[in-house]
Amino acid sequence: MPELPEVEVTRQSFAARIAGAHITAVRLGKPLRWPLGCAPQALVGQQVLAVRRRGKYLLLDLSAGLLLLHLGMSGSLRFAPAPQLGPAGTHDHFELHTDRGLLRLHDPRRFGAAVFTPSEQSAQARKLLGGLGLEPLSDEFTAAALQAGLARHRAAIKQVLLAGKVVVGVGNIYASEVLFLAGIAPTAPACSLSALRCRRLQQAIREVLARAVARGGTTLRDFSSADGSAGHFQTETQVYGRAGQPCLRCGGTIESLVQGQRSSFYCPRCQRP
DNA sequence: CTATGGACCTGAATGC
DNA sequence: TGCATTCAGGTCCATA
Repeated sequence: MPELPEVEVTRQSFAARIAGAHITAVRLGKPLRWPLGCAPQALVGQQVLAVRRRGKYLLLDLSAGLLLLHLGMSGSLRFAPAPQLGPAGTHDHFELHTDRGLLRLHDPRRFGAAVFTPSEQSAQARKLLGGLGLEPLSDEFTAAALQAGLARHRAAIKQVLLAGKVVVGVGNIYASEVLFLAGIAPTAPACSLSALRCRRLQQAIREVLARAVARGGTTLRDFSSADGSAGHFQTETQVYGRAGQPCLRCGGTIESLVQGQRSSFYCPRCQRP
């Protein structure tokens, strides 16, 4: 579900409201991807100082460490006064009760995670965050930096984008969208892209992700931000999920293929290998 | 080092 | 109606 825009929209929807809150209780449901890494009780009494984002991870700075949250494929967060959210449901697997409200992770498939680590420099934090690529909305994400990163990879550009080692946050929906906008076929070897095409791709990534954030993310099934509102970018997707339908640019037919067991959507006429 | 396929898990949609 | 199969927004891990 959540790619960078959805995670960022989620972050923005509760960061200011939870900042300064004191943790009063922690409730765990069924196991998530990794164990919490500490006794739930160890979080009680700590203060939530800030909420940051790195790639698709949310980083909650606590007074005595860092709480990493990941939404996996099907996760979403809510933050509201506990009475407003009601009792925990079958798929609510992590709850952070605070004196400002309840932060609840809803994740049916349980590919998500909530992991506490004493610091960002811990072995675990570095294992999860250390290999991540550039932040696409940061100043460091330039065409030259993208080109340098892509030069190391002979695999298809779509799969290199998804891997997140060069640039983070581009998931399966936005990868197809971004490549369409840049006019690049998903199968093109990453290292084969010219400087000009890298520039177009860098701009496309920036534009699409920023626009998706501004639209509140993409809600295909059930994504909503921490205040419960859905996204609207799905009305602006050009190729994702549109196999067999006409290309909105040239009128040709959108096609799909499978790369690394993920579906890619593209226009063969508008996108060149 | 990079590239690839499998693994994790549940629910909805599709097919016979 | 019932049951099996396929697919879904992520990414770590073992293996080549």
